Amino acid sequence: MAGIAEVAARAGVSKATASRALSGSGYVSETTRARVRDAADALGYVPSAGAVGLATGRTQNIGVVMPYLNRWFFAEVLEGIQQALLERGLDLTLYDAKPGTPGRERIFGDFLARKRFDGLIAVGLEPVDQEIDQLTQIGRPIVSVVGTGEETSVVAVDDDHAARRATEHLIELGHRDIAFVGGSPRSHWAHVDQERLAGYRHAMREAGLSEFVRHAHSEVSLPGGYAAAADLLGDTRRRPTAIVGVCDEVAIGTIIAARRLGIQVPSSLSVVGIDDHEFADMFALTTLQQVPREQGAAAVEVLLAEIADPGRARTVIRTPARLIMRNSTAAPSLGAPAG
Amino acid sequence: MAGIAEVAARAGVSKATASRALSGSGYVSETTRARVRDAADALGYVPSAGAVGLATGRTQNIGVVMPYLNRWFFAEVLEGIQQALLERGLDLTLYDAKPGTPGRERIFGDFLARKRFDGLIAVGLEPVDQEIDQLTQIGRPIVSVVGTGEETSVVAVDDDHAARRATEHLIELGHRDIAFVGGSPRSHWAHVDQERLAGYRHAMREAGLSEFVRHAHSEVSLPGGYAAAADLLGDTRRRPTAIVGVCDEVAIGTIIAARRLGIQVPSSLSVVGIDDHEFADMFALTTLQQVPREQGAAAVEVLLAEIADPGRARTVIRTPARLIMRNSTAAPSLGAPAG
DNA sequence: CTGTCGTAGGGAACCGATTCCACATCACCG
DNA sequence: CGGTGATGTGGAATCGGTTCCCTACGACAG
Repeated sequence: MAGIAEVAARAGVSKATASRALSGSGYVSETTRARVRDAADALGYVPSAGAVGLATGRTQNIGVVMPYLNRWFFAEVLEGIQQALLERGLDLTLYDAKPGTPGRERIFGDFLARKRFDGLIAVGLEPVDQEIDQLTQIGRPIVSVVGTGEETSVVAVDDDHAARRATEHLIELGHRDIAFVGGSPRSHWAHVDQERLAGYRHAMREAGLSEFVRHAHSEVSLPGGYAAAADLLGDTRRRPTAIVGVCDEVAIGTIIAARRLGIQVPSSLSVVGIDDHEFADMFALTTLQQVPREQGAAAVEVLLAEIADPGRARTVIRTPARLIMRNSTAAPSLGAPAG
Repeated sequence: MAGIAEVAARAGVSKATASRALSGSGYVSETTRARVRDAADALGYVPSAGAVGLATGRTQNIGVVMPYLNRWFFAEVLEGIQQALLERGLDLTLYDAKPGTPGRERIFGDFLARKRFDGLIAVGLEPVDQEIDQLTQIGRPIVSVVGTGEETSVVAVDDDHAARRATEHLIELGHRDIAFVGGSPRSHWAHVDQERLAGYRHAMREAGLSEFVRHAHSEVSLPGGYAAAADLLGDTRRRPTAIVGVCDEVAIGTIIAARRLGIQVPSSLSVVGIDDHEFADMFALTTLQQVPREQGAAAVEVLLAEIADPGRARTVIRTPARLIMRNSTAAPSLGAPAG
């Protein structure tokens, strides 16, 4: 309830001085500053966010737009962002923009236009052209986590490299019959999927092996991966000895499907994923690790730098993934059927 | 960039009239209203959130505090909240208050005190006494999703009832040796766990059966449930014929552990959960369904009513869970070892 | 014909901060 | 000893809206 006027009165100074004393800017004597601080503490003074925003033009708030909240990757990134902002005293406003919903249109049309934030982090947003226009129209710095990032700064894992390393790992183990299970081509994740698929292809071509790609019919998720793998592995005549999952959820779905079909992992089938999902350890999944939490934190870092210096050139951070060896990959068994 | 002053000038009216015309309050002729609206559209006018907040005292923003983001239940509730707010044009500010972290202290001490919201939704927060004080000090309506709710309105599933029904379901199938796998007693989820445990006990006592409770050592999660179940099922001399998981994640962890140990589900072991988690279908898990998304939406409803009428009595919504039969429960096999 | 009420709209105060500018000291330097 | 610059403080404008209060006008009732 108490405003800065009350604080000023109690400390026996003007509003101007009280403001300076509390914000630490301008000339204020040490004794005055102490008096003001004491008065503020005594009154339990908390500045009105709205008033500060009006006067300074800074909202002390960061917007985060993402298409999903309930997927491991997104939730982790969000936590990373939240924590980084928390340390800096900044608020986080969340916009859940699911592709193809009227809600998404409203978010791009109305919500973001309100500019209730000093900057925006877009996580795996994959905006269409019109949406990109709307985003740039806001006139606030934007950082993408995952994404093509022709326009904005980007923080992401090096997808091509990760998939290539995953494939190479299998090749090194002696596999020659390696399938790639990706998402539906019409998936929202088109871009990431493409990159990782390209990495797989790179590695296969380099090793002189022929490609074997399978797309999930539904979304890229654990059940989706399960279904695609069940399908793939069900055909006993053309069963690969190893599978690269486009992400850990797909890879884990594959392992579950394999178990169901009585296929031993890793002795009869090797599976490698990309992510290091929270369940990866439980399924002993060998995977290429990315740390979305750190990507979120890095995005905050970059965004704040851009807010502080609007003229700043865009930053692109592409972290290489690290191979985590667990127990879902092994050399192919000799008796494996030829591809 | 354009403010209401520019809009007013373009429409040839005063700021006061422009404001009335756009907000729809007070007397404004239809023709004037149209002129103002046209001017606003032409200029792409968007009211400054900060200014509106200052003038009206309403932020058009709802705060959501939760201890986890990456758990199914929380993510679903959050999506439900988000969607309900979206429809009403309200923003959502997220506070991730993990128990026992310095961040949580800051959230309660600083962030919430800023009152950048008209009301607060606390999801599974389980605040300690001091935190409850801090929450009430804010002087804004609060709705809890999950929680004891002595003070605030509450939206939750009927935990006692759900666990009782789950247990009764197993009893009806003929099981007599039924274990309950719950969370660590020191878990953050203490309250929910207690309620569900009580429901299990109720049902067991009523049927004249002896209880068999096992707590996860770590957190209530899929890996946690896996570990606890692996432990429990590893002791072949005292192996139950059925297990009630405190939630689906634990139940699914149990199923995975059982498969690893070569125990057939449901022929040798029945497992029932509570939640209807997104993975429940994939594991054919019989469960008592709650719909967290709807709980989130209901919480918004209640909160907005309380914001509109601060004198309103608190609301308590406790939805009964619905039994979803899948394929993880069956009558006990005759040859099962006696408990 | 006058008083009242409903409608329409303008002027100015106000919400609660920040910040520009003016003013007053005081020290130090030439 | 007067000028200059660093320091400390207050008054008032400002951010961009909303809303109170006042005026004006036409219609209608008394």
